[in-house]
Amino acid sequence: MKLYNTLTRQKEEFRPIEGNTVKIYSCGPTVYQYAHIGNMRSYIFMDILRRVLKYNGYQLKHVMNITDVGHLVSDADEGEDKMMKTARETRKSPWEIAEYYTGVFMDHIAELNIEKPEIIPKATEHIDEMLEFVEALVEKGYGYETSDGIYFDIMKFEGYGKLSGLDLEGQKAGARVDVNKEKRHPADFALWKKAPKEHIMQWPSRWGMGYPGWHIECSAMGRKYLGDEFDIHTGGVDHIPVHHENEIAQSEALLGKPAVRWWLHGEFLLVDNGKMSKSLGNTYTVTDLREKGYDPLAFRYMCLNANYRSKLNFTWDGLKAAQVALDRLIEAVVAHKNADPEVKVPDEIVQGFEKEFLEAINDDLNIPKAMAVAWNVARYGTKSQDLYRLLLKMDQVFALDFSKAAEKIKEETPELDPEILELIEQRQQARKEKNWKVADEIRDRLNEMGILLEDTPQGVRWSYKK
RNA sequence: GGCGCCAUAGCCAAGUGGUAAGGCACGGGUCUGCAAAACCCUCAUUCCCCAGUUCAAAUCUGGGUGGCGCCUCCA
Repeated sequence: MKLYNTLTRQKEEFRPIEGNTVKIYSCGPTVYQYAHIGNMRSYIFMDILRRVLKYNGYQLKHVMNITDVGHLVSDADEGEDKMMKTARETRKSPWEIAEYYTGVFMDHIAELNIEKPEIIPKATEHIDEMLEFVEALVEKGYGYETSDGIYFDIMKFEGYGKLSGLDLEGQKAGARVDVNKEKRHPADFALWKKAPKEHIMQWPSRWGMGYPGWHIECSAMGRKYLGDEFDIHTGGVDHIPVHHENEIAQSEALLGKPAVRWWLHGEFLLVDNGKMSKSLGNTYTVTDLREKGYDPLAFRYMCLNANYRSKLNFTWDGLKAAQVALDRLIEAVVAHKNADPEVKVPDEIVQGFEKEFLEAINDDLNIPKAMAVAWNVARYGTKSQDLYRLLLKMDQVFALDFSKAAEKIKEETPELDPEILELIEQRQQARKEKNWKVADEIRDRLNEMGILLEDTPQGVRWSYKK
């Protein structure tokens, strides 16, 4: 299979470094607020990567960190700690906050059918590893101490900027103001920060009480669980210039060789063609989707319909279209599921579809193309359980609950309150008497109440309007 | 100012040298008392503009135009 490596800016044939196991590190959530659907898109991308690798027969050893130690509000390592800010505002301890938001995050990724990575370490439980990492860097001459912390000296590291194509001179000449005069280069970054007394989260170190810089956790935990060299590192495109550049600098400076083979980055989700931001009030969460009547999997479907390396524009209309499409796809899957077991589809047809599907997912996770194949299977003229099995196989990658949803449709006889049941009964009576006027009036009335009626050959079916 | 991405039907979106996937919406049809839902059919001679390379370009090259992201915490 081929994957696009940000480091080389091209698709490369993927082979694990060692045997059949793929070692992956994914930048995980900072748990001091709700993760929004933009964050979720990244984890859906991470999940698709996992599933495609597994489909290809690989074993996974996958680490995703939980950042439960506060990063700072601004760069240049200044300003208030984010975790502290939330703590102050909610009068809770950082630990309580982290636990709460971690729980919500786990619920949300579960609703999106995002598989949990095998190893999910918390930053606060790996302070020792981070300190060891920092100490080793200082001993090697890559770190230096200032009055407020230990910084990484990027000029000592030759490859700095290779991931993002950063022009350090250009950066220097830019509008950016260097607020920290003790730093040797404006882009030098903190490995360890000395903590002021009021800082809630702090740990002892050889430089006194302090807390880790915001890049070190990924390097330290990745190394602990995956070793000095691992296959894939994922994250959002926003991490390319600073976070991942710094990770590369730290790890490579320490090891004397690259720690990561493939850098994979997921593009942003835009909302109404612009950036998501709290000030615009468009940082929707999975909870928001559900409250508006959408299946979180409709959002997953929406994400699957676009390449992970392209920006995707989120709109409510777009989500609605995705929900309709997903519902119909499931209906089509059910038609195959209920097909006569005697009906066969020629092997070469089934295998042809399967091959097309595999080629798509193995071409840098071309899921939109794979979905097109699934649609062609779903709408194939002959309904057959051969194709149902194929669709279930494809769903190992899509994870759109083909099988579960098919069950659900079968058993759909929800509860209704008696008043509405009575109205439906009255309408049935009117229909029997061919009193269409009354029947239609009742249907309209129910419609206004948000109940949709459908007369099917099997009887009346109702549902809540979306 | 620096770095990077993108531009394909009303909308979302594949395709990166060989003659335009898929989905949503629209229109037509089947079904229905009428609807709804579902299903079937239809829907880009053309890929932002201009020039070039080529037997052949949406795909490559050069130049425009437009949009977006990052450079400040961000997925």
